[in-house]
Amino acid sequence: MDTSALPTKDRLIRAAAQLFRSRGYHGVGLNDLLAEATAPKGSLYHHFPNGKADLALAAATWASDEMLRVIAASFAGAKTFEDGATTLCFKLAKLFDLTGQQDGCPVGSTLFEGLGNAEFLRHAERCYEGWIEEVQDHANRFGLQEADARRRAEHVFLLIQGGWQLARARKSSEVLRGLPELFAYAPQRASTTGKN
Amino acid sequence: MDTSALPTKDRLIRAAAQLFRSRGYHGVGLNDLLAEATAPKGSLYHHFPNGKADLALAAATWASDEMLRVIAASFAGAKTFEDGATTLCFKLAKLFDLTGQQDGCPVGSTLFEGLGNAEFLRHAERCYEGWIEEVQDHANRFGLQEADARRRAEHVFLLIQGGWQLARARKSSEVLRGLPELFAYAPQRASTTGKN
DNA sequence: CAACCAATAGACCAATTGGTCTATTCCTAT
DNA sequence: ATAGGAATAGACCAATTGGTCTATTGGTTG
Repeated sequence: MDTSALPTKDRLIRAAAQLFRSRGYHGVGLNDLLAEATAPKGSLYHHFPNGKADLALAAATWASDEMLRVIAASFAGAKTFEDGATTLCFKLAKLFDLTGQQDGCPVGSTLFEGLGNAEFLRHAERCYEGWIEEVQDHANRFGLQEADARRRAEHVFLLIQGGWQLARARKSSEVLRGLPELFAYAPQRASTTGKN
Repeated sequence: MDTSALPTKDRLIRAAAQLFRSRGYHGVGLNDLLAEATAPKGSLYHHFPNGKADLALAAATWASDEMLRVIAASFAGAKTFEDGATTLCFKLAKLFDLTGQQDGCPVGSTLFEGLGNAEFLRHAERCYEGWIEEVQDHANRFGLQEADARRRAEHVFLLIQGGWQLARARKSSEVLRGLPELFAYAPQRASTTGKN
């Protein structure tokens, strides 16, 4: 993606999202960051008065919104919930390969290091909750009961998070592509168990 | 855990494991580390000639071995594979609560940041593979077919990794305690699918 | 054109980073 | 007792960290 035409603020956000994802919040210095975004330090502190921390929050938000779009696109043409979830896994596998097979979860890598920064943690939770809800909405759309939709959505989230982590260690997207096998047969259980 | 009686090298390893887990490799300075371990800099470079990187590898190894022990303990008194896996989830939930509900995966937090350091990544994969194999061995012990045991073990690994991440964002071990519901009904599938 | 403010630009700073190096202390084997 | 290496101790270092500050540019209003 060529970002050179974007306004400075967006270049900063994207460079931050990319770098944080691959090296973690503390692993990225402002020098690297500004070089990558081809922006001077003055611009950073103009657009983000609180500096690195503000930028990290913005980067996580942007990356999280991207993820929401990927989820929506995956379920857009789906015939069933499993269908959409499967597409999602494959899309993410492709994304994993395209980004060098080394990056972590954009939200986790960026926000899970600000030791004492409670704001970071709260924001991470919001992002994750947003992803789960997006999946859950599609589950609802396919007729799943409220509670069941929630459970299925969370299940998919957990597998993808875990899968991404293992994929990273293995430098291979294979795990991600194998996820559908794991939730495809998952039970419509608890409240509906009685009927099966 | 009072570590003050341990030899310096072990104090360093444990302090490193603890700090890296909560703040990530780059989030921990040698000053914090040495203060936490109450050791002077000279000792660090005596025991770990390559400094921080060596220490991180040692810390990850130590933490990984601890995890192997937790897995073994969980399956030790188990009647079935699900039984053991369930105990494991609950043990980890308790561990999560005891460690302040904020720490990440000891291996991932420590090793997934050394950008160019291929050694880190390789070591992370070895650790993860070790965990999966340990679970797989118990699955075998309960009579599961080789391929199926492998799949079940990996499934448990993925759920725990994802669950831990979500638990961290939510500052709650609830997710971890709910994991057994998700793999309890998992299919003995693939090679056996034809018969169903 | 002038006034004004958003944005860019980068010099500069104190604090911290990971790491090196020289002393000194401690323990053990002879 | 003493020689010698393991271990401890911390002063010291260059490089980098995140952040501040002043100066300048650019564009949009009046």
